[in-house]
Amino acid sequence: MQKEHILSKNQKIIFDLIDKFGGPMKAYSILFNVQKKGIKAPLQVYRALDKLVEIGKIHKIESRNAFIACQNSSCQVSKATAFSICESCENVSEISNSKLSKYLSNFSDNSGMKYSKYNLEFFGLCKKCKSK
Amino acid sequence: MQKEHILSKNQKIIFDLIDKFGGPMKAYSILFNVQKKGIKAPLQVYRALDKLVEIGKIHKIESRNAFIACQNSSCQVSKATAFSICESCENVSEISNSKLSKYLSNFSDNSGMKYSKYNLEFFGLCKKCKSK
DNA sequence: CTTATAAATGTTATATTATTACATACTGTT
DNA sequence: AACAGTATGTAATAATATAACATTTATAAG
Repeated sequence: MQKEHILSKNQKIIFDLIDKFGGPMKAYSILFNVQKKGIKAPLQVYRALDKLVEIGKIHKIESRNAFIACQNSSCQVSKATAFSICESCENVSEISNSKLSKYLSNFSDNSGMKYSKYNLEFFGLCKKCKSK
Repeated sequence: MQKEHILSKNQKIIFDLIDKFGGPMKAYSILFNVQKKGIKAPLQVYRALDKLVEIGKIHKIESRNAFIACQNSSCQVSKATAFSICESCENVSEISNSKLSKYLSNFSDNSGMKYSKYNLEFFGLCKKCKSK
């Protein structure tokens, strides 16, 4: 059972754009694309992005400074994320692998750290780029 | 057996600083700290950082835009990295766990991607911050 | 319904992080 | 000595992100 977050005006505009685009988008590219909808300033974009990340509707691809819509409908909070990134075509997709997420969510070591969140990025070549 | 990389002048100045500091350092903080040694421009810092990352002497903490000296002497290339990050005190340390690294290095799924590299960041509270 | 509070918005300016472009110098071969 | 590869120096600028402040809208409590 997942809590429905009602998005505000700006949040909805920005989420819809990212979701429709389907891949990772950069903040200023988002800004450019929503200027016709009245969102004029970077901060308006970043505020919406922050909120959308917080509620798990999008994720930040840290190594690319880009944002992608969550591809995993059950993911209400961004506390366990894994992505595969093609270093040739920059295609990104979210990995939904229950064994992997279980393994990482349960990971602990003798450092005394209490882990509550992780983000994993795999890099390589996608199917298409491999065969070129 | 690990290949010895002979560092150039700027690379050595910057590596020594990061290594001595012991924690993650940001590029412009590095710049500030090496200006007395004659390194005046951001690009000089970024070039050295790029090279040091490439040869595995330092790693980039993507979620923090910061650089930390490799704490794992056997790590000549940054192709399999894992870090624990305290969200309260921002302490970062490199995780050296052979089961974890084996698990992730061997990870594959049915996406057709050939993975050659990964970076994992765990977030939570360190021992000290937990008990506050 | 009205008061209080939290969340979201709008706007300007600015801080922080990173790269482009071009010229020069050093290092190790053949 | 000539060449190739790597590193350096310098100036300008691009790209990413936040601070500060004023205002408005939504939500909940009395």
